[in-house]
Amino acid sequence: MKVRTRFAPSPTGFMHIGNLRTAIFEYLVAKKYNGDFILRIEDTDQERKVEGAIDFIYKTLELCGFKIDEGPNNPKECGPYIQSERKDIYKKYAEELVSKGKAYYCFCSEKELEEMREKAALRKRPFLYDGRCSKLSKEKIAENLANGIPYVIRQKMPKIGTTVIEDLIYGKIKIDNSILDDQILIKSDGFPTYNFANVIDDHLMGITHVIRGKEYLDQTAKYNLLYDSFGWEKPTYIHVAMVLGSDGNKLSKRNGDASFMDLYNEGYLPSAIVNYLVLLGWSPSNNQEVFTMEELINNFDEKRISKSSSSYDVKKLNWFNQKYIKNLPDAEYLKFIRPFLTLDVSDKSEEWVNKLLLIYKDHISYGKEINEVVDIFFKDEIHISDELQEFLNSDEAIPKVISEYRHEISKIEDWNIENIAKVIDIVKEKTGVKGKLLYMPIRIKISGVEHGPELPDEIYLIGKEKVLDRLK
RNA sequence: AGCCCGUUGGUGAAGUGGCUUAACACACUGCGUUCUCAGCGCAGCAUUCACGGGUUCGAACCCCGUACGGGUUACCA
Repeated sequence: MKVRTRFAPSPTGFMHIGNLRTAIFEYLVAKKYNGDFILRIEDTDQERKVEGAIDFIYKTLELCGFKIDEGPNNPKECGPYIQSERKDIYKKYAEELVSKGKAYYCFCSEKELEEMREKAALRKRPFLYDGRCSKLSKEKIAENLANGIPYVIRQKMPKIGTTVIEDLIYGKIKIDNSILDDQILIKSDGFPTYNFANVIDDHLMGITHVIRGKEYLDQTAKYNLLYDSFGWEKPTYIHVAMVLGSDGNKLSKRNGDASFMDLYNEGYLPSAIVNYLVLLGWSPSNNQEVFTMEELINNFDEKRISKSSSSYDVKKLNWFNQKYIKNLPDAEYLKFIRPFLTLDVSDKSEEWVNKLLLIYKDHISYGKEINEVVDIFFKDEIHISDELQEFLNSDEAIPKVISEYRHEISKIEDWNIENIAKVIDIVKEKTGVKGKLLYMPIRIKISGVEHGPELPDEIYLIGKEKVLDRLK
């Protein structure tokens, strides 16, 4: 049987990295077995639907390099792939369960439910629907239906016995049937609940491996009962532990840049994000850490997914991202980094800008960092602190170095890095000064700070005129 | 409150009863290289695997209990 996995997000507008990581696992399992990766949109909650969210999902998957074999944009025979367009299908299967005695109509009002809930709270018990509507006579049901009383369809749970969940990661888990709620399958607006639509679609779409967050683990007992009622074969379940924020708490928007798009907009490469995320809750049997997509597909082993949750740590992401940026060919790097440079370069040549960006290629952790690191080239006036001024006065050789250097720089006709680099050697020879005493005074005079890129690069970028002016 | 799952250094983690006086990577610290930063190289960083008990000649690995953390108990997904 062909392996098929699916990514089934709800279009609520925000994909955090936990969701993305699940998608990565789903994609890798599919591709590892030469199977299909399916995109299904779970928009059964009409109220939470966010306009344009689907486009974000597409954009994210595309950027990450995941090819969708079947989905709303490239439907095959299992379509439609948007749940709101499959309303009739769910209804049909729910009715089938009703006729089999595995589900029933429920006409309970919001108010009745509220009372039951209060009672349960009073006894400090979890709320369970008491099943009163399952005892309604055929005539009563027909009458209610005829009168247009709103209804839902509920799944009828066994009251005794246990249901065993089988999960590839967590093994066998026994759940007592007595704690299972007669969950709603079809809501009063005619839409299915998530749990029901999921089971129906996973079966109809031939999904062989259901990979999802661990928060759904308990629900699986209800799923199994549904599969049994229909007489369908169950998929392999792979529940994956959560990704926590760096503080050990649940990921949230307030917690920082936890969404893929945020990271992308900060200047993290999708390939680096994917590489980082795949190692959150999964590890290969060897020590490899940097993977191409192809290597991931070949090396991924779903059995090695971790049981315990892991914390998102931006420092390691930075490390990956720096590595990936470094490995970019120059042309690609420039294409990537250019949009992040928001400082005004209208008076600079393209060649100058490219040189500037290239100097920092090996130094940068994420795109937006370029502005911070490069700003010394955009200051019109430099200010030398008292402390550095003190250093400049600390040795009598320093003024000599500076004036000699200035003199040699002024003689350069062809302003390029090679020629600039020669100057320092000339000065070294002429003055007999070397090392820190030679370089640092020049660096401080021309930039005002002790740190920066290599001196010839820096001088080249600042420009002859300015350099001469600052060395006065 | 019931039920389910988890717990190896600041972080990701390897480890499935003797090879573990716990690998590797990030971070951190120190040293070296360099005019500086970064990089690179080297070294250091858990006497111990939440805690307590048990099984065993032997336990991070098996069993029981406790603590802590998380999830779940919706006409949300």
